[in-house]
Amino acid sequence: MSDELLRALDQAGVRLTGPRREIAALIAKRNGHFTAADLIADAGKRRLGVGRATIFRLLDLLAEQGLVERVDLPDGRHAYVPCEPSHHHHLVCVACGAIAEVEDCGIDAVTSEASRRSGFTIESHRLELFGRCPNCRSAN
Amino acid sequence: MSDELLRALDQAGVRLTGPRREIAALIAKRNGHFTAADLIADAGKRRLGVGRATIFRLLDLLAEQGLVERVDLPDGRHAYVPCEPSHHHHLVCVACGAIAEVEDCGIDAVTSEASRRSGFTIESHRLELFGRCPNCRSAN
DNA sequence: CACACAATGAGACCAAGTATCAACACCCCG
DNA sequence: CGGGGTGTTGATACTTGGTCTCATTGTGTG
Repeated sequence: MSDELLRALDQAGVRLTGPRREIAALIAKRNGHFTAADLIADAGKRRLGVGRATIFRLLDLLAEQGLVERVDLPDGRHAYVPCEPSHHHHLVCVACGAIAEVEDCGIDAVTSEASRRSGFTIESHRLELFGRCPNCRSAN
Repeated sequence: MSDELLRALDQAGVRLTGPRREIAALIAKRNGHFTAADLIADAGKRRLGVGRATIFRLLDLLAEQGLVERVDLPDGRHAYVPCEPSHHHHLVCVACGAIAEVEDCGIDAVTSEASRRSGFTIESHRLELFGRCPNCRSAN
């Protein structure tokens, strides 16, 4: 359901125009991560007349609101994942692309240890975990 | 000194040709991270006749040997950092670009916790820490 | 020395993303 | 209702980071 995305955008004071609704629907229809190219292809397939730029613009908006996040796949490609706006990290299934979110689970200990050893002040971090989701593991 | 890079490449059975030595020297001269564009600009500035392709090829080779690693900066750009071939993570100074390496400091606890909660089997992870190095912090 | 093969540089190409711009939609105000 | 300012849109050009191709140039081995 794209309702959540739309509702969140609405609350952020973003206009809910036709193209935006359509793109939100495309995003909602995918579960797991997707690339910008996926969305562009989807939009093209159904002859929605939405332009590349509009898709990137909506992704930017969503990212600003923390509703979507960019992750870098191990192969270097970029993907976007829809997610909750709170701080968290992503677990990406390398087989099917499913995404799980994990909230902070002890990473602070790691950062403070790293900080102690290096003398750096740590301002932010990025953690991505890659593996196999329960489905893909059993199907294997 | 580019000697270490060259020695490591040599041991990996890679030919040490002229262009490779030159590029290794450029890398060694930078401390901290650099982008491919930096190297290309450096090479151009000194009229070394090395082509873009050769630079990317050497970066690939170095990455294969674990002598260099790609990191994704918070602003989405890619950088390369020279590093030890063992497993570790990078601490990047957002002010000056200095790099520190930290060996595993408790991240396993985080991954196994995440695994327990999500049911995923975790195969690999990527952790990048961004902050300020001691120099930049005091200069601030 | 000759040969096979690896490495090179030039440049075409590609994908992801950004910038520009004219046309258009919407909303508020009168 | 009408008009103007602002925000949004799609087309398209452009930029950046990187790959591919290919003819040419090394280079190590026998």
